[in-house]
Amino acid sequence: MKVIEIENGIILKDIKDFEPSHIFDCGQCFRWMREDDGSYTGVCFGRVINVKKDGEDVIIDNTNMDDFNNIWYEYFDLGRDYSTLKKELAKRDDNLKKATEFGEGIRILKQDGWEMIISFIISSNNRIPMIQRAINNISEKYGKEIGEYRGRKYYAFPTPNELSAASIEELRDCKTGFRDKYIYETTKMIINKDVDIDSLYEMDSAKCHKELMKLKGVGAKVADCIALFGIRKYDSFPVDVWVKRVMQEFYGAEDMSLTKMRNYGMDMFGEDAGFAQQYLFYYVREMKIGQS
DNA sequence: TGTCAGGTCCTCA
DNA sequence: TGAGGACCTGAC
Repeated sequence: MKVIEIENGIILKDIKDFEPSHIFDCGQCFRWMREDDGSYTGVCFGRVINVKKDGEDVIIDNTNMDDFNNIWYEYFDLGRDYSTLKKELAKRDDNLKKATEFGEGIRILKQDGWEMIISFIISSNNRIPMIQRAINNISEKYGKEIGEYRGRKYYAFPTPNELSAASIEELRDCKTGFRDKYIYETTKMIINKDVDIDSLYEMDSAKCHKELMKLKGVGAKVADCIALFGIRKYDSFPVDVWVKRVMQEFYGAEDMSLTKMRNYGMDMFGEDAGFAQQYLFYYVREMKIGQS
């Protein structure tokens, strides 16, 4: 891969294993929107960028080489060899072979831990468009204005301090529903360092999971999503209804509790459980496999 | 009108 | 420990 700086952007030449629609629609992020031209515009780390696939290249617009080196290289996990990873997963069984072929351009983004905590609390018993709307509302109301891009204003996700200005009622007004009090309590807990986000990165996955579950509105599944997408715990195996369907449909897992299903998945896929989960999740959800 | 969605919390055995 | 019900919201 070669990186070339252009006016207000960069080009990643001949990049492998990078497909915007796979990356942004595989359920790991909520602030990337598809544009009419097929590109995606997203907000992260206080910046707005636009990502577009152009043949074998990827164009990142509204950025520069400094930000690429300091932010986007890590964010898009460009240091990881996904080809080898997929090959290894495909060897395991036929389902993973199909799933890795289907979602061949998936990458697990290295997102902000705090933002993931609030985002996935909102995700519980919710639908993706509603989750996106609630997060946008919160950002618009409590986050800093970043600026305009293609005629639209964008706002950064608020810091814990910024979000702590919101009352439970105001959070409800952002269409967070019954999760309003969870967000309120969790924000307080983070500010008080009842759970210290920075230290989560140093913990092993089991400890990290346990710490995250201390937060209000964070159960086993949400903790796994935060750990996988925000804290780089790649052996996490989030079990939601879709994954449960996969495990039953593909692996003959009987109808077991989510806790058992989680252990089952972690035992089966080990340190790559998080990647296996993403490929399988994207595959079954797009194909609507196991949906009655 | 009722059901349901990328779960969690609370209560009760 | 684990099962069962309630829960914002809005789309079908």
